[in-house]
Amino acid sequence: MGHVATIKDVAQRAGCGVATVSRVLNNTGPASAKMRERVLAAVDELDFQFSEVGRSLQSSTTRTIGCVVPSIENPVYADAVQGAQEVFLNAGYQMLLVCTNYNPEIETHAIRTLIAKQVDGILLTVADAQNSEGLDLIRGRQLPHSLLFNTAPVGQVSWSVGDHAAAAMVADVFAENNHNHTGFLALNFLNSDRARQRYEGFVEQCAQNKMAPPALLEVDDDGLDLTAHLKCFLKDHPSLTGIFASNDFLALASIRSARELSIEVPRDLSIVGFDGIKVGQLVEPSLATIETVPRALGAGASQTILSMINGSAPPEVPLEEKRFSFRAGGSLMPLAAESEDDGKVTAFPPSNDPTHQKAKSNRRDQDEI
Amino acid sequence: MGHVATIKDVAQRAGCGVATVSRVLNNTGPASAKMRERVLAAVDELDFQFSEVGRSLQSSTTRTIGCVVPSIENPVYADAVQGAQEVFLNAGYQMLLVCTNYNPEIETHAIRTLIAKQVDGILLTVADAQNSEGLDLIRGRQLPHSLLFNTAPVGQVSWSVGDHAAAAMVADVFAENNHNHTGFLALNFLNSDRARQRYEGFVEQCAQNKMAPPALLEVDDDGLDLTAHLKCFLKDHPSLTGIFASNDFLALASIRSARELSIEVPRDLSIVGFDGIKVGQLVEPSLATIETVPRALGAGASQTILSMINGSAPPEVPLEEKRFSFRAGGSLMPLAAESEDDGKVTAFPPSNDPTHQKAKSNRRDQDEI
DNA sequence: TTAAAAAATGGAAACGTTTCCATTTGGAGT
DNA sequence: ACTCCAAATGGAAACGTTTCCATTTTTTAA
Repeated sequence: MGHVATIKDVAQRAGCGVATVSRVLNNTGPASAKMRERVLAAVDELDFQFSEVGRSLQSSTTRTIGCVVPSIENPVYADAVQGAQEVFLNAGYQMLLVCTNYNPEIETHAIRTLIAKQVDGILLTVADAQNSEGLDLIRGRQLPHSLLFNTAPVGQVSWSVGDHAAAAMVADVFAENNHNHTGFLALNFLNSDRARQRYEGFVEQCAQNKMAPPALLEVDDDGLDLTAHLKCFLKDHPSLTGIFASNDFLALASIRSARELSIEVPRDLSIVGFDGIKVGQLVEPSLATIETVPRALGAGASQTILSMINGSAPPEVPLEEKRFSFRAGGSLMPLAAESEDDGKVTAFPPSNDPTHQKAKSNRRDQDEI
Repeated sequence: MGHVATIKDVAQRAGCGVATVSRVLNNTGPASAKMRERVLAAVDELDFQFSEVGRSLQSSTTRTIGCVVPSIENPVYADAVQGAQEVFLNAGYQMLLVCTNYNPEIETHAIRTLIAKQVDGILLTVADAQNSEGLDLIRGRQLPHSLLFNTAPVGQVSWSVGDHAAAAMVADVFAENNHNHTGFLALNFLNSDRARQRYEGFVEQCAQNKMAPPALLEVDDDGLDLTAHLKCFLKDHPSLTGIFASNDFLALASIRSARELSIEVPRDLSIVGFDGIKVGQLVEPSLATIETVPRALGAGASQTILSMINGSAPPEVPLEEKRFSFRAGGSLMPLAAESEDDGKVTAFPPSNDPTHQKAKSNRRDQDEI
């Protein structure tokens, strides 16, 4: 643990003042050729490297950005974080990452610490953007920051998916496929303003489309009891033919639970997810879902922060149609029209399995299984 | 952007010296009740918070740990990073994250920067632990660190899966299920010592079990041309009945490609993955795979680093049998024994689909599809 | 009341940089 | 050889902490 060399050691070894060393190494200010050489030699011999701590103290900049997200086990956040990290690294910034596990206390504490660490900016997804202690602290310090995924308060920008409109699009898709009795499957409803936005958007557009108000099934954790929940849910709502799951994992888990209950997707029940994770396209049936671009959002939000730091023009948040789109998949099939059939079909199973074209089965008779 | 308060401002406002403020706020050393009150009031009025930069300079400790991994788009790394982050946060440390994208130059540069930032320790997964410039730098500075996922050089500890032994276990599983002609599907072979270890372990154990030497299929990126690759591969190796994919995504993609080629998994081809990602259990057929515990490895490696920092006893890397296990799944089925049938079956499809029990099909006749 | 001991407090140095400014050095022009 | 100017260089302050140590204040005991 031999003492690491400081600029003083270099100066001493090179036989000059610290100012000269600083000038040579930073290429700021003049220096003679011999001096330059001696300094460089000393640096080499001592294996010297500047201490960023000393630098930060003097320059009051840390070239570090804080990043606060709920979790990176969710690939949506993981992708966004990675996109952000890349942008920051290219700009010469490093990233302090904190995962809050959707816990507001951890969130607040983390933000406090990041501020104390004098990060140059903060990229964050908070539990509730309307009411976030940490966010208030950041605003109080006028620290460059950008929200990510949150639905922004009025007058604030956020690189969000556009959950409300995306969920409305799901309602439209269901309508176009003649599903009038739908359900909304939610996770973490309380801790996430995203889930609430999705629910609201879905409910409103269902009403707009004169569909039945969607039934709400809220599950606490992604545990194994989804099958039991689903069974009760379907029994309570026998006319239900489509489920909008608030994320893709939940959608995949629902398909699995349906399988366990001998309910065939999409023949007996159509399912639409949200996020557009990659595996959704690998499985059978493939997942109909809202495809999003988390990586691009993360990168964009990062650029917003960088532009705030160096005073350049911030990038615009893209239009909603660039931020999400509906991805058709085998988990959704049109329902035979009861009253009218306008032939408008936007989703269809990509697989050529003939069973997909079968009429609605007698799932209701199998409820007791 | 009004000037943020420093300890001097607090001292001035409270009408005392900075030393007193420091003592009061850190609860180190004595202070009278009135003084304490005045300081606290000043802190409140000025919204004062210590600057960690100043502190770090004085204490030569940053309470920050560097974390270098290839990518967090891969849930294995994401889980490990999150496990690490949690441990660090609980210990009062924050985590600087860098994703290298399997690029050794980024890796080296990142480590250099982390050292300059005076992190108190580094948790890292390098491309090649036998030959890593960054790792050498860390060792040179005797910085507390721990390897994660890497196969460690002799005398070094690493919180790794045990790729060699795990791959050997896959060979055993294939043997027990009468698959004697197998293939190994690799991704990123060049940039990852993990993939190489898995290949070696698999090849060696195949030989041990008197199986045919596995055929190697190396794909460059996780692109869409896997189907074409797989088709050629199976044509070149017509006797092949089982494929070991070097990670679960590759395995899932293979199942999908097989489906496109009208090859039914597991009836016509058994597939075993590696990692044990969650979705593997949601899909049909469920994925037979090596289940690993990335979160625990990340947490353990973090604790190793913390113990190096505070001089306490480091945790032991768990035995291999705690670090991985074989998870049975529907993507693997036993092959009807040709010569001997010892009835030793470790893997079986969890689904009750009767087709799973069918004999080997005539896939070879369909090669031209 | 006074002396001594204990408690409280503040000044200043140190941590590793950058940068301002004053000083020294080196050359060119006379 | 001398002056002058530019180039090169080093000293010192500043950034925000903590901590040592000396000084001042308060308390206790005689």
